[in-house]
Amino acid sequence: MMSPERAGLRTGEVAEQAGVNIQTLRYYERRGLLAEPTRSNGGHRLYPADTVALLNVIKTAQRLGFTLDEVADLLDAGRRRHPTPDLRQGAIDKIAEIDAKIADLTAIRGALTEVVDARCDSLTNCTCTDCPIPFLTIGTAPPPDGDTT
Amino acid sequence: MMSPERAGLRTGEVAEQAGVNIQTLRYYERRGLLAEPTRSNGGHRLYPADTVALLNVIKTAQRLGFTLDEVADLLDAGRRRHPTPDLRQGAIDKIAEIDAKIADLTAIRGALTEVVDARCDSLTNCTCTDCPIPFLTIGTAPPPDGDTT
DNA sequence: TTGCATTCGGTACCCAGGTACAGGCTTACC
DNA sequence: GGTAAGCCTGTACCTGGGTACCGAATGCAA
Repeated sequence: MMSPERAGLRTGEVAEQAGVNIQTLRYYERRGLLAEPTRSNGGHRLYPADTVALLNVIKTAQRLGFTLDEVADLLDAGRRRHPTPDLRQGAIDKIAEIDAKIADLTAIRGALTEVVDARCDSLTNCTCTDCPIPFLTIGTAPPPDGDTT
Repeated sequence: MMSPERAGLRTGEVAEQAGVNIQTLRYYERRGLLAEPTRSNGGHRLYPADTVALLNVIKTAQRLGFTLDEVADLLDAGRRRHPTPDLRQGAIDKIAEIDAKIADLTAIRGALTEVVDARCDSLTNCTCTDCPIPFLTIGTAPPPDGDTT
């Protein structure tokens, strides 16, 4: 179906393997998330093989609530051999942010577990004596973009 | 500032305390995330005091990558005293989803830690022998809405 | 009871993240 | 060389999640 020595994957191949729309590849290229790939003589894009993995990273980070700009930052941070102080600080900030997300997810998870076990009257108005009412305690850390404009 | 015996909080009070726009409250009401509050004789909304906490829950869940529809589901699940089998299964599914998110966040966190420690050459193309290259392993679980249309 | 701040409903608009379509060129295979 | 499938650029459109603005009505304090 395809000769393995070809210079790269075609748009359609990458899109199918990564489960994204072809248009999305071009969109990510415009947004700077994907580097401009090489081209065939006729102008068709030829992607390196690891593009599919990269797309999975992007999609996963998105599902976790990072914006495309943030994903670009994450990837950028990851691409330097020895991060500049700026990038280093950025990474440290991201770690704190991620820790907060994990804590909140854990709280929600606990609440749902209570639901499954049917131990709570209600997640939002619980009368159990031993219930931490986790839903009401999550999000106590201010959001990273904590503006009140 | 306000008499404590009043029947509820006004739109502006809730919005300010929760750090959201007034329009957002009405939007959430339309979306079914907030129940229709009682009204004053003149038709102004009067919210119960726990609305602010509920809004914090909603905002937090959103930051974690849940859509408003999903948040509505989560809240719905949490409001039943004894969940129906359907809701129960929904909660179980959500828990699995949350576990996947936590795993992915943990992987990203590990990658960022490597960056901060400057132990890796690159997150996406690392030559360290002991590097798990976490960025390339996240997202291995299919997304919850795993469609390929 | 006057008057300013708030809220009302309704509609229009905004941004992020995609997705679709048109019309023309490339690729690949017979 | 013909031809179908695939890809090109460009532009227009869509969905989710809000925001802004309008003129009218309400709340509330002096």
